[in-house]
Amino acid sequence: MTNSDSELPGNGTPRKSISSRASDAVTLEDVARLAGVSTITVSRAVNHPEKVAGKTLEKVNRAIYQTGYVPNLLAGGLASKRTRMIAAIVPSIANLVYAETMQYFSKRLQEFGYQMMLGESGYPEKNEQSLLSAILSRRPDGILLTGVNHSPECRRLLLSARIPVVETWDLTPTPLDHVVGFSHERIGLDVADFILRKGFKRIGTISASDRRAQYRESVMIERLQRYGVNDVHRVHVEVPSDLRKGRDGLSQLLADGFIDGVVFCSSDTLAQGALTECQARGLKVAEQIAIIGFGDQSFAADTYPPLSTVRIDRPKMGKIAADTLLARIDGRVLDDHVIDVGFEIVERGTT
Amino acid sequence: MTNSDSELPGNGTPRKSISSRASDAVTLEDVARLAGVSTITVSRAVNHPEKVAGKTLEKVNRAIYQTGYVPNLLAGGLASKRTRMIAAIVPSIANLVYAETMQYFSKRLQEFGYQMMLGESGYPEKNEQSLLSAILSRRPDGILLTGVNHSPECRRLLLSARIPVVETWDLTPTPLDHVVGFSHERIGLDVADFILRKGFKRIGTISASDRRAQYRESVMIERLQRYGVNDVHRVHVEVPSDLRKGRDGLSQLLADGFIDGVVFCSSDTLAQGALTECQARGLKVAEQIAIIGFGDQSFAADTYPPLSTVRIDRPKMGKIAADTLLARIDGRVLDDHVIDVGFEIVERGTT
DNA sequence: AAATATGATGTTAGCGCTGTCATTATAAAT
DNA sequence: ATTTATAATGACAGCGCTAACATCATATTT
Repeated sequence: MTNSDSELPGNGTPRKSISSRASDAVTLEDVARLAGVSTITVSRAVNHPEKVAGKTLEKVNRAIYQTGYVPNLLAGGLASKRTRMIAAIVPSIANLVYAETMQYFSKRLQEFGYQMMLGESGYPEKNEQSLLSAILSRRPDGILLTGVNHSPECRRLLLSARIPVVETWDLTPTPLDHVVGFSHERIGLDVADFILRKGFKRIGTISASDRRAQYRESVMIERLQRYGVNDVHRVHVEVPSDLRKGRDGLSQLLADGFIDGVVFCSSDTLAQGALTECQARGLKVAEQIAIIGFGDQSFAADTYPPLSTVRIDRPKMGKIAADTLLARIDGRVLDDHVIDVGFEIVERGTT
Repeated sequence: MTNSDSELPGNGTPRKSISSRASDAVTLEDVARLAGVSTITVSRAVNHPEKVAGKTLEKVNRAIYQTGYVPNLLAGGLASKRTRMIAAIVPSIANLVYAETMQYFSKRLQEFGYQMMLGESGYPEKNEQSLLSAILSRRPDGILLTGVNHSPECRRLLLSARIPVVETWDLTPTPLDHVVGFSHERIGLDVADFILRKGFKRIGTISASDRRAQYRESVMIERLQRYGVNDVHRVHVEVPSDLRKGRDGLSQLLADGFIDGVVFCSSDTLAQGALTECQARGLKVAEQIAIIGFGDQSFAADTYPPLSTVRIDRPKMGKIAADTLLARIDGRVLDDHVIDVGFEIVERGTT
């Protein structure tokens, strides 16, 4: 379709072949020889510079610079049993709510010299086990999981890996190790109360086929019914959620005779879709169709009208998850194995 | 805010301490002893099962299962100089266009037994070098980069790592090794032509402070001016882009006296924001304000009205990038170092 | 049956680093 | 000046695995 002769300047020079595949890579020994010290001194200069005399450090650093030495953390990790790597498994890396959490998680880890290794389990956690064992073979110093439900095989793997584990995006009194999340049950309850308080008599839901989403939905509906609200219309859509599914979801609700009520969507994306469908049909949002999302993603405050939703503090969750893992790796014992980051119902223009 | 006594059931049992940190981990030797074979036979059974006799394989697999053996790829990688890990660096993991590309990239890698290690460079590639050296310390078998502009230090690091490199999201006649992307210049040109063809006389832009976005914008404007279209209003916003910035961008354009023209946004997200602002102000999209986005993200076809945009085939880019790397690792020589995945202007309802 | 090819398994060395303990240089205390 | 404490450096073994080559068992050929 295009040619590339007049592009932004690339700055490489074409290369022939990858010949000797790192076999001639610079090692600690090369640096040591050049600096006139032993290998262990170079190792210290790199990892514990405070244990090396100023002048020596300088010599070593000069040698490192001259040789272009890049440490081999495979060897280091093998010898020290610490890889400075932490793994994370999320259902989908192309889902912003997880990606954002990971961004904060990873940022925090990097501050402490750790690298994140990210894996994607897929939604019904299809191959969580094989992914997990691929990851554990790399000997991460800790691991973050999404959700609290894991197959027996996964639990066995995790336990015998003997590394700190943090489960997220959920809460349980019996975490594998630590859990940093929030209560989906509480959200279902609180959203129901919110709806009751606002006086809605007719309820719709658009929920993705995600275990936690369905749990929030069913808790909410149960409570609503306990208070006599029985006019409930439910629509389920497949993950991954997108605008289209939100629009179609609302269309289905409408086709089902739903109107003059509130729709609780399992994500802000679905909610935005529902909102879009209302616009396309000229329905009056809030008056004829009220909408509640979930997540409080960055766009939620800026839709037209702005979206009422359930705020989850993703930066906080990511940061605490990282800190928990880091603390455990450090050998610190945390008395609290269950950390609830809470949530908040944010009422804006769509209700 | 909540308590957690009646949550979804977690399925772990509380654990005390991580005592012996993997020092008692099962090794090849344990498995070998139990199976009554040598360690190398176990190694083969795991990595090249076709080289082991059926009965032996069975014995070994039983021993692996009984011991719960999880290979140590640090040791394996150190010995074999192949880590079966490929690194990728993107500007932002919380930007869907990159996240999606990575999803396809990673999926493809996993099919071949490779794991992806993801790093985030930030937008002005702040710490690309330190990130890069942290990554290279882990000895990935290959690496994917976003963009074709790298500091001299980064180039040096990359070159001396002697691993296959794929640059993406851009094109250059002189890649470091391989480049799989598309031409931002061509896009600027084609969008300009599209605008000319549609007969717009007044042009607005909302562009993020991203090198490639700005390049597309300036190429487009230059061409437009060459054809006598000089009524150009430009708005720049900071990354990361979001709905708000798109809305504010359009507001600024309007305050600048812009109306009855077309706005080229550097991402679909900004475009969606501009669209939202039009709705909020009751402006007629396409008639009073036409909008063109960039990326053709999943929501673009489903906004109201659906968004005209520039489609980038992210799945294709991710997959080809993975295949290129895999081929190079395999020692295959690819004659084409520059792969253009092209783009397509998709006209929908906003123009 | 002897010679040869092929398949299956084993032995050895070493990948590049760090933990541990030993040694030496330097400072502080007597 | 001698002892004692402390800081700086080094020697060596070994982390868990695989490449390379060697050996042994079985199948195939003549």
